[in-house]
Amino acid sequence: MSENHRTSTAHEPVSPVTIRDVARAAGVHLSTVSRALDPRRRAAVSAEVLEAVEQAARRLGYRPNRAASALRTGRTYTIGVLVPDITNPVFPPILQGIEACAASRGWFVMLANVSGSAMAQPIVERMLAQQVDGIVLATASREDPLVDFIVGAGLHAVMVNRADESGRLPSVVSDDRLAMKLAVDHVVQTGCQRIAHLAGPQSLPTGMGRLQGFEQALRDRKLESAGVVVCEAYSREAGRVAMARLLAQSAVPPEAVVCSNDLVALGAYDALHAAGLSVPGDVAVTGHNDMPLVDMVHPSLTTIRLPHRELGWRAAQLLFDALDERQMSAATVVLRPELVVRNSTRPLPAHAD
Amino acid sequence: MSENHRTSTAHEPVSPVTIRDVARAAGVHLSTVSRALDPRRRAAVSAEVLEAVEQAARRLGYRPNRAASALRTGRTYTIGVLVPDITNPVFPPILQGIEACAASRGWFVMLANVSGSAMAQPIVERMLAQQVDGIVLATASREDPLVDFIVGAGLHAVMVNRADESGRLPSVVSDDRLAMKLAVDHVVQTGCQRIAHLAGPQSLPTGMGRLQGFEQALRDRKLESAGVVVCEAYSREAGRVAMARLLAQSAVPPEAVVCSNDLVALGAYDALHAAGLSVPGDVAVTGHNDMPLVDMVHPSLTTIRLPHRELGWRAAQLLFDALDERQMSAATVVLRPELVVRNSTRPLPAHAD
DNA sequence: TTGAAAGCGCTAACAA
DNA sequence: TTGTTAGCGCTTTCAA
Repeated sequence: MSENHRTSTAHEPVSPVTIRDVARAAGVHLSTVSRALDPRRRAAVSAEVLEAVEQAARRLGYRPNRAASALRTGRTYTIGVLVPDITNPVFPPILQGIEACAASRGWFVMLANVSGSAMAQPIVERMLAQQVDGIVLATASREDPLVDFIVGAGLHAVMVNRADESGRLPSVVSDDRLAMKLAVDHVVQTGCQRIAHLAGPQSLPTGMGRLQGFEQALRDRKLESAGVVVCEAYSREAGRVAMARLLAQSAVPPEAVVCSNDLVALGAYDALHAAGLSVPGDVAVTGHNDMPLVDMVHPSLTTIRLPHRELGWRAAQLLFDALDERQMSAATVVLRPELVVRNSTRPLPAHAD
Repeated sequence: MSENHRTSTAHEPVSPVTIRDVARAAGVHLSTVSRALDPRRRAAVSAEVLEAVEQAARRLGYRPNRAASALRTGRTYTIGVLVPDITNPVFPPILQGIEACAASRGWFVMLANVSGSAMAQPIVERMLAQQVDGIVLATASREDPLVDFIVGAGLHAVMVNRADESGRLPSVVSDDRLAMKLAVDHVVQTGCQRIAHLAGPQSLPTGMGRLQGFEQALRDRKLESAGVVVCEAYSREAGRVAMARLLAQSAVPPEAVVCSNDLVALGAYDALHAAGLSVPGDVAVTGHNDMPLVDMVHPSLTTIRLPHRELGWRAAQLLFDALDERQMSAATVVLRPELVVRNSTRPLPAHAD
C-alpha cells in the first residue's frame, strides 16, 4: 500500500489527482499551479515554473475538478437545452448546432426533453440547481409563462426556432412570413389561384406566424383564401384530418394547399388520395421544414428548407455573447428560409419520375 | 438596501439563498437543514423542525447548490452520453429513452455529439473533469480503444446500439442476426432464391453482425449468396454506389436485396431505378431501422423495426444499476427486432397504391 | 513572481 | 434529536 494512497471506491474512480498533488510534484505552491494552468493568468508565471507545473500535471494525469471550480467561481461551463421532442426531426439539427457551438468553446450541453409545458419550469429549476450558466429554449409557446420565470430569476436564456411574443429574450428564428410568401408565390407561378392553408397549432409562435404569412402573401397577390384549417398538432394524422375537413368545406377542392409543416403535408396527401384526388394533378401541396426523406415520398414534396443547424449555432452564440458581456440585449435574429421545388407542385408531370 | 443583501451580478443571478439562510430563518443549525432536506436522513429530524425547515426553504426559494454537493459527495447526478451523429434518425429515440430514464430519477444528461472517433477520448476526459457519474456510449466501434480507456479509468459506462466485441462493458443492443434472419426468411417466403446483401461498414459492430446474420440465414435455408457488397457508410449515397457495384458484378440481378440500413436501401432504390429495374417487380428490397417516412417512400419499404427508445432506457437503467450497487456486471441485453412488411417486397403488386 | 490563507455551499463524522 | 466541526478542490485576494 503506497503512502499517499487514497480511498478509491467504485464510486469514485475518477482522477484522484488534485491540484495539491501537482503542486507537491512540481515543488511549488498550489496557488501557483492554479495560476499556471489558467490561460488568463499564465503570464504571471515564470517560464521554468510553468514548464515544471505542466510536466507534473501531465505526468500525474491531473484533471481539474470542475465541481470545485464551479463552487468557487459559479461557472460550470454548461448550458441547459430544452426541446419539446427530440424525435421530431426539426430538433436534432438545431441541437447539433447548439452542441457544436458549445463544444467549440469547451462547454457542455445538458439536454432535457420537455414533454408538456407544465414540466418546463421544474426542469429549469433543477437545471438552476445544477448551476448551468445559461439556457436555450426550443420549447416556447406564444405567451410562455416560463419566460416570466426566467426573466424574473435573472437567468441568461435565449430562444430558438420558437420565440415567445414578448421579445424579452434574445431569439433566433426562421422567417415564417417569408416562408409562406415563397410557397404562395411559387404555387401562383405554377398557375394556382385557389389556395388553401393547413395551419399549425395557434398556440405555437410558428403556427401563428405561418398563418399570418400565408394571409399576407395572399393579400399581396390580391387573392382570396380558399380556406384555412388549423391542425391540432404538427403531425401527419392532424394533417390528414385537417385536409379532410377542408375538402368537406366546399364542393370544389383548392388548386393548391400550402401546409405549415411537412408531416401535415404528408397527412394532406393521405386525405387527398382517400378523396380520389391526385397530387399535384388535382391539388398542389407544399410543406415546411424539408425533413429527411420528403424528397423520397411520392410525389416528392415541395417544401421550405430552414437552416436548422445554423439556428442552433447562432442561438448558442447569442447565449455566449450574453454570458461574456454580462448583458442581455434582447436581439432577435431572423434567418432566411429557402424554397425547394419538387414534384408535389409541378405544373405538368411532363418529366415524370 | 436590505441588510443581508448579497452582491448579485449579472453573472450570478441564480438563487443566492444558501442552506445557511434557511437555517437562520428556521432557527436551527445548518446541518439540521441539510438533514431535513435529505430524504434518506429526514427520519432523524423531529416533525416540528422538519416543518419549520421546509417552510423556510419554500419561503426563501431555496435551491440546493449541486456544485457544492458534488464537491463534497463526488456525485453530480449527471450522466454523459456520446452519440456519433444526432441527426441520424436512429439516435434521437435512443437518446430520448436515456433521457427519460435519467429524468425519472432526477438525473441529467450531458450530450456530446462525437464526430470522428479521435474526438471520443478527449470528450470523455472533459466529461470526467465535469465529474459525470457515468457514461452511455452509442459510438462504439468493434474494437474500440475508448473501452480500454474507460475500463482503465474505472469509469462506469454502458454501451447502447453498438457494442464493442470485448464484452468488457455492459451493453444493450438489438439482435442483428435475428434481424437478418427475419428479412431473409421473409423474402424467401415471397419466392426469392437469389438474395444479395448490402452490408454496413465492417468496422461497426452492427455492420459485421448483420452481415454474419445474413450469411447464417442463407446457410439455414441452404441458399447461396447472390452477392455481398460492403457500403462505405450507412448512407443513401453509399447504398446507391454499393447497389450499382452489385449489379455490375453479374449479368443477372438478384431477386432480393437485404440491406443493413434503411438509407442504404433507399440508395439501392436509386441504383435500381437508374438501371431500369423496378422494386419490387424485378428486385425486392428490405431495409433496417424503420426510420420515419420509409412507409411513405415509393414503394414503401419493408424493414426491421428496432425498439430504439427501449434500447436507450434499458442502457440508462443498466448504468444506474452499476452506479447504485457499486458493481459492474458486464451484462449484455439483447432486444428483439421486428419485421415490418410493406410494398418493397410484395410478391405481386396486386393491390397497388 | 510566488506563497499564505480564506472560503465558495454543502455533507458527514462525531459530540453533546 | 440537534449542534459542532472539518474539509471536499479550487480560485483569488493579499502579502511577501
